[in-house]
Amino acid sequence: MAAGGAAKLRIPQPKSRAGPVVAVRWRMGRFLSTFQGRLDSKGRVSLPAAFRAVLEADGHPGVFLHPALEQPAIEAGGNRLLAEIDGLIGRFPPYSEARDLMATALLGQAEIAKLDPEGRLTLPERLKAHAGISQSLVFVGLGEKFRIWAPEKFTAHLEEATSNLRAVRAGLSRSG
Amino acid sequence: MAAGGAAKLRIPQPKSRAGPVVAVRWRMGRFLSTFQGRLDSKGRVSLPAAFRAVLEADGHPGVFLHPALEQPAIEAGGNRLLAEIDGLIGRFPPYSEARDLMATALLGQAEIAKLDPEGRLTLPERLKAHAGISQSLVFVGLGEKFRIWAPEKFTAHLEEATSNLRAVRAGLSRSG
DNA sequence: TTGACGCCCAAGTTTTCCCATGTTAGCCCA
DNA sequence: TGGGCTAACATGGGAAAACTTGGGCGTCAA
Repeated sequence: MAAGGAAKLRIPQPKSRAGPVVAVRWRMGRFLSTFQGRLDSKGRVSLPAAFRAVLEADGHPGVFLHPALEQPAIEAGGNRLLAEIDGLIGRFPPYSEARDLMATALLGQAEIAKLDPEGRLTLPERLKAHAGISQSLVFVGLGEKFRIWAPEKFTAHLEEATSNLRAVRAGLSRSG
Repeated sequence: MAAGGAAKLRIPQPKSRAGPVVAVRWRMGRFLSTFQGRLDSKGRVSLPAAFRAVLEADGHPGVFLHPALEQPAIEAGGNRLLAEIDGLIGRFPPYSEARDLMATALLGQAEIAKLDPEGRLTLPERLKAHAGISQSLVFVGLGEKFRIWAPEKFTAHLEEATSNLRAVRAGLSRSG
């Protein structure tokens, strides 16, 4: 369900930096776990309280949303996600076509959804269409960001993710 | 039954003032031994005091939980377990598909259970289902983390593990 | 005028907190 | 060394707080 047939951009890898940064990150709130939600008659969904708390700590007004690059899902987050996107785009040479493509895909298609006083948000039609969401949906925490899926699509994706994890684990135990 | 309500598989806990001594000798607290527990009418279980102490030393607010990959059990722990998972995800570059898959499988399936003032926690339905837990359960220490099992499943698993271990040792004595 | 949007209110539930009580293990002392 | 005595634990419920949800209104703009 992931990499469609479309040609994939080769993403420049960041300089190796693993340890310390990671340790710091764990101190911050992360999006994790999955929650189900439903659009009400006005098209609103309440963002799970746990996610709301992470966003508030992050200090971003509203929720930053953009279509996931390779999945029929919406990616969402706050300042941390934005920073990561900036970093990703910044790794491509200025004025390169690849950079334009990335920026167009990630920023050009983005939206910012406001939360109402009860913590609900309304998903833009375009993004709902991209994710194939009609009434029910699931919020899936991925650490610095989260995704919004149509339940059926997520089920399939989760299977892929799980078998991928099994493969990685197997690889790890062989190599130590 | 009360304090000892968790009884059959019970193993003596550290004698009262032995706490600090234990910590010193083992350097870091580890989840050890097996305890039995029961969900009360509200679905709560009290985390064995010994495990609670390890979590507190670890400084994690609440208990990090996720389904065990290869077994019908719940894996649980604190910051140390989180760091391990973070390391696994951190091997992949941000915004790579591999990383998203890992995060989906590891973080998307995880939960954080808060402890109430009495040291009890409530297991999410999803995880109870994965482990086949209905009323009673066992906590099994594994050092840096612990597992939560349905008693019958654990018994079966233990038997299998034991015979596998015998096989391994037999192999060792033949070859070395 | 109609529709989209944001804010306010009013429930219905679920979670968390607080307190009381029954046990158990370790300690102190005759 | 046998009994209390006390500090910890484990539990059971009830009460309070936090979340979700479903609508009602007023405002702004096409």
